[in-house]
Amino acid sequence: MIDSTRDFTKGLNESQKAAVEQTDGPLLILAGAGSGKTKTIVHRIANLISLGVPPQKIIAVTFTNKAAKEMRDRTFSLVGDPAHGVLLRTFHALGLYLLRRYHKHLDYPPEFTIWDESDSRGVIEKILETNFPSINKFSKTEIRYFNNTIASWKDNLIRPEDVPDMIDLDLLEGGDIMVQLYEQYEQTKRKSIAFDFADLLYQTVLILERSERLLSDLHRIYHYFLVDEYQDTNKAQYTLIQLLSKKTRNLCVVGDDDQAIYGWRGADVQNILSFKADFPEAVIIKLEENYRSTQNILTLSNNVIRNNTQRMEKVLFSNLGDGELPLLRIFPDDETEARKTARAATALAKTIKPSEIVILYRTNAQSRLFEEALRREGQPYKIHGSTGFFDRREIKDLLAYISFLVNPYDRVAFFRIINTPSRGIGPKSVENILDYANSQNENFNFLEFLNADKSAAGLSDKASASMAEIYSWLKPVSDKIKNPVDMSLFFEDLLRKSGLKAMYKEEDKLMKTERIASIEELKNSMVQFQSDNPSGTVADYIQDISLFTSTTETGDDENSITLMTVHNSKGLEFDTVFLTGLEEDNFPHVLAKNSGSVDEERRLFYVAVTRAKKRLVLSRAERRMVFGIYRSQMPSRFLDEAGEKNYRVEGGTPTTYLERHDAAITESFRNTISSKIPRIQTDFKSGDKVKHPNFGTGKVLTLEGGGDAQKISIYFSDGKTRKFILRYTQLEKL
DNA sequence: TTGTAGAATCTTTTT
DNA sequence: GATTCTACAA
Repeated sequence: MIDSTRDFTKGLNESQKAAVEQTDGPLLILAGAGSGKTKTIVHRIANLISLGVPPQKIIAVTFTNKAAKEMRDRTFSLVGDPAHGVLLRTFHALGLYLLRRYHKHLDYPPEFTIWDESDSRGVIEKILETNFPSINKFSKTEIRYFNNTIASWKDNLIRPEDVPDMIDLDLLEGGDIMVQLYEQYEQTKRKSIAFDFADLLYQTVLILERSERLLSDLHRIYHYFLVDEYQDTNKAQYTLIQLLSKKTRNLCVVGDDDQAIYGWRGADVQNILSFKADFPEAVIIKLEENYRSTQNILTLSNNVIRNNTQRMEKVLFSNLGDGELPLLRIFPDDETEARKTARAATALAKTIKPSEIVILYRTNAQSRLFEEALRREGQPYKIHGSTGFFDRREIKDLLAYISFLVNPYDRVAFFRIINTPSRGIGPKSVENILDYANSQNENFNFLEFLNADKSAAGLSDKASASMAEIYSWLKPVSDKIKNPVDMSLFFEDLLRKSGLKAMYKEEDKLMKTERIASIEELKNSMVQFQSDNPSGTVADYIQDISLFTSTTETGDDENSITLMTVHNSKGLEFDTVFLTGLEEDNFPHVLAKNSGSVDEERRLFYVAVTRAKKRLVLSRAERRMVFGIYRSQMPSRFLDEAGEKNYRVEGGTPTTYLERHDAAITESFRNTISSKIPRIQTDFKSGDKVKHPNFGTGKVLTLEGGGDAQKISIYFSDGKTRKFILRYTQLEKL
């Protein structure tokens, strides 16, 4: 029980205090960056509990795991144990929680599987292959597009039967097959007793809309609702929270339209803008004073964000003084950027708390160079959601085995494991099994099929025998995990019997991969899960991890600096922020530019710089490796918008955006001309000595490919090997 | 059906 | 540069 006489409004300003004290009814908090938003939410939860609201009656939602953890930690440090009673989750985790608890409303058993994006894509590819064979093979990009379209329909709560009414299919690429694809995909998923990510919101809303009874049960259980980053809610999230809160109307939402960065996932800023219309009795409180950053940092961020036209006009102000002027460091290439940034961060980590330092980047791919550089410096670091641990082949294989044991209807898992390691069940057999499974109307239990009479499926004797063999060891394991088991023993047993251990040991030896090592990591995570949840089953584990991207850590929390994408940094703050890769096409990203969402990129930049309390170090590289070849990079337009007076420049030659624009046009003109002039020298061969205008002399190592795309690898006198597209490279034979 | 070498393709952001 | 796909030998 927490001290009910304690005043949780102490240390808050007037607006924050008002927000905390406004306990009942709808409340909209418009909170600028750094205005103490999280602090206000956390104090509000504490205040509710101290007024006698049971924590179990409170639901609080965030967007990312990182933000949820931050809020959980801070609530705990304020009120202690009662904090654990609050249902504090990400939106998806809340959906999963409800689906797990009310799975009967979908006729699903509790052991359903959750497919990640690559699982979904695989299923879509398969459906396209079998149902639309006349059309030539779909590319990866097309399959991703189909998957995204389906996901975004679900985010907008558009069911397959709604599509013809709500979507103009004539205008939609692939519109002629989309409806059928969507239906089939949903059917396959249901047969597999699986959900995809979008389902965690979509299906939850569907069961709540379908069952009055369920909804009123939930209304009895939950009375208070808080939503962080409300500007980033999509239709499904919005509806979910409306449904849950409509009885008590005790809904508090917090947000900032300038920090809307999930438009690409269906988020609709309109949700926050129309809160007053949804709840006419709503109280609105604005938090405008920034307690985080110095004035110099705010000036820079205000300068950039005001270039967006569609926004509620506001200017943040600070009382923390001017502080240091932000710094822009210009490096010759991405590798140098990583090396020098790592060095600076390491030096700084000796004078301030390492946990107060963050290196931010636009894309996950950029993390690799920083990781390598920090390792060389011996500086411990933490990465959130880097290029996925859970995407590695060995991890996916093992998790597929576990998923299949938990849910023998999961065809994605089944087809992944059936011939891994090789067991003589090739593509032909797989095709036959799939056809046979599809010909059965019932949900098809693949585990039992392994042992069944397979004569009707037209399989070879060899394949049949192989499948029976799998059954003989897999079935006992599957029976065992119905009850709680020792995770470590279970894991080792599975690893050995499946043959994965032998297979990966061999591969590690031959290609010096480290698959066994990462498998070891997975085992650790299972053991950790068991010690955190002593009554947890294998099924619980597999559902739980499906929502988490991995965190890599090379030291303890205290001594590690942090690396993450700008998206992940929202809601957090750091003493020093290194914001890297500020180049056109990287930030703003080229694909965002193409789809006309530069405004969202600008908000993203705004989010990034407003994470900084005292020190902001911007950087860009003049050259960056893209697709294996160097590309010269133009400075980000955001650097111009920030105003040259507002930061110091180190290295490189600063020019204005217009000058660079002209230069770029001249250059592209020159390229056009030069590509029309037949090249005199294209006949390089391995061993030739050559001269490159930027890198000096070198020796040709290899040539690969042919025609216009022919690439050339050259070993230069500085000891580095570089690869170029021959056609675009000014090489002189010596 | 398996293994592999060379070619083609690929990357935005999160759950 | 890294991963995935394709063609072909065994």
